[in-house]
Formats: sequence, C-alpha cells, structure tokens
Amino acid sequence: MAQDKKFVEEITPMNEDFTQWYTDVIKKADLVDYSSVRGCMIIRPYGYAIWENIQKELNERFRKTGHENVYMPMFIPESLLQKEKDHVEGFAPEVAWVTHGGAEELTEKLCVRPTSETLFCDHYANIIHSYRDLPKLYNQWCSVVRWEKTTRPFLRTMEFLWQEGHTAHATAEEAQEETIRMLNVYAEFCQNVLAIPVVKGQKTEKEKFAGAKATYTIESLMHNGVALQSGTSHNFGDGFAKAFNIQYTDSSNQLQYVHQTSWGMTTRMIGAIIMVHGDDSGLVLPPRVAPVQVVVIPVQQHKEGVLEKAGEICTRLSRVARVKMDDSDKSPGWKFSEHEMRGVPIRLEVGPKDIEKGQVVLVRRDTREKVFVAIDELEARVCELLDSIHDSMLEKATTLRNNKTYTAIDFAEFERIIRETPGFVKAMWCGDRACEEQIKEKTGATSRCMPFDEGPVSDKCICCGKEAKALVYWGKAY
RNA sequence: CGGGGUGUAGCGCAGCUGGUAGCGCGCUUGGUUUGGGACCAAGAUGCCGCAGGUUCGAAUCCUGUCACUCCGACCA
Repeated sequence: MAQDKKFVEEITPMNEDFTQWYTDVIKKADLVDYSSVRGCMIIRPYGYAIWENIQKELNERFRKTGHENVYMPMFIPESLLQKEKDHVEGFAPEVAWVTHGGAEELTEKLCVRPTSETLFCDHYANIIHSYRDLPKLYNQWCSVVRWEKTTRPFLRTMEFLWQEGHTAHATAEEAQEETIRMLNVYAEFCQNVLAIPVVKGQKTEKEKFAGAKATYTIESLMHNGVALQSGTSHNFGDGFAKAFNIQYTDSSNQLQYVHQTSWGMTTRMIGAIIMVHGDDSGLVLPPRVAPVQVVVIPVQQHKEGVLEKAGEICTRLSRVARVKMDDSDKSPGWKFSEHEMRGVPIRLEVGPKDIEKGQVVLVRRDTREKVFVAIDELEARVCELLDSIHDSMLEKATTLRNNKTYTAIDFAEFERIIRETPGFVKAMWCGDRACEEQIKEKTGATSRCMPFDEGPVSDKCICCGKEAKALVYWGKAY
C-alpha cells in the first residue's frame, strides 16, 4: 500500500486548493457546521472535544503557575470601555452593541465583550487595596465577539472561544516576568501538546495589542506557508492601572499603581492543528488532544468471538487512553478511511486471524505504518506509540517550518520569496513604522515578531537600508 | 468594506429559449457481503435561500435582500 495513497475522494488535494482543502476537512471530519448566524460557527461534538482537551491541558498549566479561574459578565457598559484611550480605539470598530432591553432603549448601551480588560480592571480597582492583595492571577474561559468583515471557521469567526488571563502585580518586574512566563507556557503547550513548533518573540509597536506596553507572541507556520498568531501575552505596564485607578498601599505606606498583564489563546488553535498536521486524507490529530486516540475496528465482526475480543481490548485500553470501538455495520475499508479522515492517531484492527495469533494490528495515522502487537503488551505498546506519534509529528512540523523559513538581505529577494515561496522570512528592520507599512503595502507581508535569541542577519534595514535595529520574522498571516 | 463566484432533497450537482422538479451519493427496510470507502431489490425525502415584481402561469425573466465562498483592506 502506497503511503501517500488518498482514500478519501471528497477532500480537495492540498496542493490544488489549500483553502478548499481546509473547508473540506473541517466539514467532512464533523468539526464544525455553519449556523444561521452570519460569521458564527457551530462547533460540533468532535471539534468541541478537541477544545475541551486543549482546555484541560491549559488549565493544568495555569493552575500550576498559580492562576485561578473566574467569570466576568459578557456585557461592558460604554463608559467602562471608554476609559483607556488606545484600547477603545483599537476595539471600537469591531464591537457589537446592545441598545435595547426588551422594547426599552437602554440609557447606556452595552457592548458585547470583544475582550475583558476593562471588566477585570474595574473589578481589580475594587478588590486591590494593599500589597498583601497582590498578585492577582485570574483567568477566564469565555467567548468574545468581534464584528469581523470576513470569517473563516476557527481562524476568524465573529464569536470565538478563548481563555484570557488577567493579572495584577506590585512591580513592573513582576509583571514582565509573568508576561514571559505565560508566553513560555503557551510555547511549551504548543510543542508538547499540539506538536506545533512556534517562534517566540515580541510584536512591533504597530502590531501590539491596543493599550499594551509590550506584546509578545508565539507564531506558527501553516502547511501553505501562511503564518498564524497562536497566542499572545501582553505587558500593560501601569497604563490600565492609571486609567482605572487600580492602586495599592505598599509596605512603606506609599500609594502605588499595579502593573498588569493579559494573555490569551483561542479556538483558532484548532485551525492551526488542522493546517499544520493535516494531509490529503484529512485530519491528523496530535495524540494529546485527539478526542479518540485509538479506534478499535473489529474485522469480520459477525464471526464468533470477534466483538467480544474487541470489547475486551477496549475495556483494557480505556484505562490508559481515549478509546472508541467502531462496531457499526459499515465495511472495514469504509471505517479505515473514515477514522483516517477524522485524524484518529491509532487504528487498532482485530479479526479472527489476529485472535488466533494472540495479536492485534496497530496502524498509526501520521505515517500509516502498521505493526503487529501481542495482546499481552497492548497497553504499553499503545502508550509508547502515542508518544512516538507525537514526537514524529512535532519533528515533521518543525522540518516543514524550517524548510519554509528564509532569510532575506535585500528587498528584491524578500519580495520574491514572499511571492513565490510563502513562509517566514527573516530580515532586518530599522524600527521605523513607515518601513513596516511599506513592506506590507508592497509585499502583503506583515511583521510577525522580533524573535528572542536570534542574532542579526545583516546590519541594514531591508526596506530603507538604514541601520538595522532588530531582526524580524515577516510573513503573510491569517 | 471593495471586487468575483454560488444558493434546487442531508451532501454534490443537472434543469434556466417560462408550463409546476430530476441524477449520483447518503438515508430507511430486506437479503447477500465484510483484512482499504461492498452488492442486489424495494422505499422515503423539496415553500428551487428569502421578499417583491413581470406573466394566465416563475426554479427559470427583472429588482431587492440575506447567507456562504474566494481575492484584497481590518483583525486572535
């Protein structure tokens, strides 16, 4: 069996039309459905289960770093939103407003939260009085609404699910530490859970969050060479504290403003999983978030003892992995294709021949490699295999990302790379917003981030030729 | 928000020189099958996106509108 054979004919090949491939995959794999609300999607059980696994993994990490979950209202009074100037300017164009309650017009309209900084700040102003109240390390899971012009399932919808961490600290140093700590949590999560390699760095002034002092980001690269901002962590300094009057008395009885951070990750990551790992047969899910890690397919299930054995295997495996049996009356071939399309990491086949030999067949989704495993060592081998699938998916994604990461030292080269072989382009920048804007205008590429720990590739700005201040990852982005 | 495309059965589509809707897949039932999307037979499923208009008569022509989608601008 050729490894690259495509069994699912309904999916448009990636190379033919990437966006169509993406749409086909999310629909065929039952991740989402369109709804009767413009720009909003229905996340179906299989897609939502991925999100729940993401939540579980992130929550564990947030808890270990001392954070507590809370819930804020979904409405923000206009006056509250107005309090921080940059923030409101950044979000005003895309907020939804509630103007009526029943038939009555509201005296003050309410916006549906596009993000909750203002609510957290308002609350913090009420509950923080002393240095003993700090730090406050809160996180909330919720949905937010942004009135987007064009939408695409998972990548950009008018309502999306996310978590937003909001913290308040006594000092600027602590806030900066927190900002970087959470960026590192995101990066670690992407690599160790989603098997997605990321570039960590700082956003330019132009790209930073509205109201932030500094924004840090992890950037990943999709199969088609388009960049995806995959998580951000912002240091607000004391800007919001001053706008919202969040003050505490320090240990020497002096009134001080707090220093704040916020950080978020969204359902967009499901889009990233699809576009980083998927292939022409459909989804390839990273084992640690796959709703079903092992699908058990009884072969010749009508034969005596097959279903019993398969059931027994499921029971045993369910102690170490998320297992599902497909004993529907579809043909085995159909089931193979179906679960492949749905990205299940391991397929376990068990039929009369296997039972006779005391073995099962394990087939991994990422490489389609087939191994025969003695039933006695099932649990150990499945766990091993899941880890091994994760590792090779990360390795493959890293190789792909590296192969699509280029360096440009003159503008013509930069332009050509963006046009002909989309991906990350590393190039120097003078720090001038005008150059950044010109690059975007001429090539369509935006600055993704200024990476940590990477040395200069030349000493001149790719755009104006003046002295370079920073290395920037550029790319077309979703 | 600008430019293009598409809305007909659950899905993919045909029908569009106006006469009251069809194909494939899927679905249901029965039987034969079953180690890479099985086969036969019999069924069920439609306010032709929505609203106006033209007409004796509209899926078909005209206008508007909504949604989806692709390409730009804005954004997680």
